[in-house]
Amino acid sequence: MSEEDVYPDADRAAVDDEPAPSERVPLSRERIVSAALDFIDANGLPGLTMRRLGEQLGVEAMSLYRYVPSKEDLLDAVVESLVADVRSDDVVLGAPRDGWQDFLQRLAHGVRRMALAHPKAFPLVASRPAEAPWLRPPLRSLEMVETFLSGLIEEGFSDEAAVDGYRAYTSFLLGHLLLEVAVHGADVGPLDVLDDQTGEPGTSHHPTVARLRDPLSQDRSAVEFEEALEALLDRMTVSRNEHLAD
Amino acid sequence: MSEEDVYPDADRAAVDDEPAPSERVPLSRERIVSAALDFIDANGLPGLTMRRLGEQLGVEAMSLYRYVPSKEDLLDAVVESLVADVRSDDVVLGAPRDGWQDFLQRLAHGVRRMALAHPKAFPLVASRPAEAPWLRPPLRSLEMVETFLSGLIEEGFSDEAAVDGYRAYTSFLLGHLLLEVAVHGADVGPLDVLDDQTGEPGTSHHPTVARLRDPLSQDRSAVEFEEALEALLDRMTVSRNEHLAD
DNA sequence: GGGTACGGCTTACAACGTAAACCACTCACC
DNA sequence: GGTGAGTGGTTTACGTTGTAAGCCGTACCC
Repeated sequence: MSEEDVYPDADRAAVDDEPAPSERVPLSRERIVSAALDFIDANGLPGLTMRRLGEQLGVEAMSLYRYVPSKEDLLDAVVESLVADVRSDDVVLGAPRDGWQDFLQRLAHGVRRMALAHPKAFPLVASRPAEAPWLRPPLRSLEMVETFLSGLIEEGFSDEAAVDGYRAYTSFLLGHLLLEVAVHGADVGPLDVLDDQTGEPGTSHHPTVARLRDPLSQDRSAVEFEEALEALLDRMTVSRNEHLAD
Repeated sequence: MSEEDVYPDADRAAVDDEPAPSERVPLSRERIVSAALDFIDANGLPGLTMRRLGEQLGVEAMSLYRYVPSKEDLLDAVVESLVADVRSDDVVLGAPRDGWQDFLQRLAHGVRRMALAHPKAFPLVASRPAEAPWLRPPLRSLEMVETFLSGLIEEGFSDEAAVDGYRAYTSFLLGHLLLEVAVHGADVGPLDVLDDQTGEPGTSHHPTVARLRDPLSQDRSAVEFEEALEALLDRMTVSRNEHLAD
């Protein structure tokens, strides 16, 4: 009745601490990518190693290479999975488009949610332009940028204004989120450096500087994000209307 | 008359291709840091290796460790030297301060000049918050942030508005420059990937997408930077005045 | 002239990414 | 039921990285 009778290698399995081959979850590209993301979330990007990742999956490092051609490609895949998360976010693309401002606002919020959910992984996204179209002018995977730009042009933007708008929007997201994610993870990460002299984390005697790091700071930065986003969209509206007046 | 007679190890020097020890420029921390920056500018950040850097200096890798405790510290020092460049930029701090907007504008331009002068090294700056106070809320080296914030507060900002302003300014610089630097070096670097399918760099059939990469793009992004900076400062002015009205 | 300090070199090691060869097991097919 | 070819994971090995430890030639002070 015991499982040892069922499987031919029962005698070995009794000694081994590893599960019998038939009952262990088989490896797969998705499982590897998702484990990599988990690992980064937990231990930070520089801690990620093929050997350690294999260990976490109960497998030798080289086994990963049957599903992933290289570590570089694995990281690309991690970024792609984060992008896919945003794309499949109901709040972002679920509702019908109610004008370009609404769309850009929902997209920005979606990306922000993702960034705050994976603060340790987000810098990776930011450093891989090709896989994250809304963060950088991409060399490939252009479809999303095309829809972005076509969308603006359809709604009355000149080509120039659309490109400017894309640039402004993109750099806005990049800057705000990288920064927010940096303060967010500043006290958590085991890899972060502390003050040279005191060894404590950022203890400034300057009262206003301290405010940058206090608990309320998170809400403030959310408000600041909102205001800045609105200001940006307003600015884009103005530049669009200026052109339409000609 | 020949130099071999002057130095005791003349017999060896005649065979060696290396210069006699007395005539070779001695190593120094500054020379190493500056060579590292040159190397990054020329070959990109991932190409930088202690051995290769030593080679470029005509020296073995381990010799560098007499002046630099670790590679990590070396990179910090590179960032610090870039920051120092901005600080000593006449245009940034040379003229007397003519109000906070003037100051922030000059600082932004100084940072931008530096970023465009070292596009391959700038992402390094962006990823090392502690050494670049105007790019991230730092954990240490707080003096610059303190002067920044005190300056705003002296000029009538509330604590909250000053912090918000710092955040907005900081993320503005980070986002715009990271992006600008990314497109700037996109076609130059030997490490950059090209299109998966075609193997050519970013050939979109979409006319507007192409505009993101054409030669005029550089000027456009300059004026976009200018406009966005102005908009940001305007926004800060408004929020300051709103508070003063209370 | 003989310590003593400096400055660079040599050697050595652990950890990394990954190529190549090597099992062990499953399953279609004769 | 034996046998071939996959399939999926392991073992071993290599080159490269950052860096600890120790060695050795030169310069200078007593």
